[in-house]
Amino acid sequence: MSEQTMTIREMCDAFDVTPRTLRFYESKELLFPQRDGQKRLFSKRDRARLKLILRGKRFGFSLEEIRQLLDLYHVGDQQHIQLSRSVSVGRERLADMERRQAELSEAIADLKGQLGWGERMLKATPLHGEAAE
Amino acid sequence: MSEQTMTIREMCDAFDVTPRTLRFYESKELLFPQRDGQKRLFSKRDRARLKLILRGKRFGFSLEEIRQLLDLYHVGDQQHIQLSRSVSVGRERLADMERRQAELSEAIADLKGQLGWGERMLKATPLHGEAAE
DNA sequence: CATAAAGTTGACGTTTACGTAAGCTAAACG
DNA sequence: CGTTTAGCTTACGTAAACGTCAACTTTATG
Repeated sequence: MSEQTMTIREMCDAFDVTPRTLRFYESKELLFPQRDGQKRLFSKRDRARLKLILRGKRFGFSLEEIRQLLDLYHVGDQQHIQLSRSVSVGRERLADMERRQAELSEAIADLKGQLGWGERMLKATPLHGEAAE
Repeated sequence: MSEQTMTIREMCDAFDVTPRTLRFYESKELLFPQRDGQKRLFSKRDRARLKLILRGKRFGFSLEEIRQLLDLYHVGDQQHIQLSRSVSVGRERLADMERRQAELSEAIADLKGQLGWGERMLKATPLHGEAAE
């Protein structure tokens, strides 16, 4: 029944990370690959976790923040997790993300405005790329 | 006519950063405070830039990425900036941010789902905080 | 069986974004 | 005029997140 487990290299290719990264995440208790002798075997669960880790990273969360969130997504992976704590951590992250979303919309609007200005300047000046007054 | 310039401490209080941070940003050419003898004086423009810097940081952009974007917002601050380059850098950042926005919406939806599940589990179990099967 | 391929464990190196401490200067105050 | 107070420069220290390298083991292969 050993199914759907992947070697470290397959993981690296699938997620575009290095072996070092995967071992580092394991050392930080973000992933828990099983062992076949020496070698690591990554399960479907590990892949789900890695996907969340990489997503969290793109949002600028630290690995430690991500680790706490993973406890919410995978309650029971470790025995001693307090669900209520995971939920409250999750609520804080959600609030974070919603704030970010609002700020991001504002920033996007700003940037669009600036770009519009820049593009109009480019069209208006005969010498593309030169500084404008 | 020297108006609206702020000392380093006023800046720190206004933006909740340390003097070290402002000097560091200057050393990286993100800010260009004038000098009154030794002392730095931060203009309205510096404050606008700092605001953008801090915003960019919250989105996880590196200071170098932010510096390039600032060139778009303040074309002409330096003499040698290519507007067309600034615009194209800006377009890339905008694309980044829009991708982030989409992914963020997805992540928020996911997290809400997980939170809903967690909260239902909490209500259903008599012993709050215990792990559920 | 020799060796190449894939994986493993240390352990030290690197970059980013500042923190922190030492020692100097200049204005302001009693 | 001595001394806080605010600011300055220079320089070393630090945490996070890996990169890189050395040395070893295990598995596959001609």
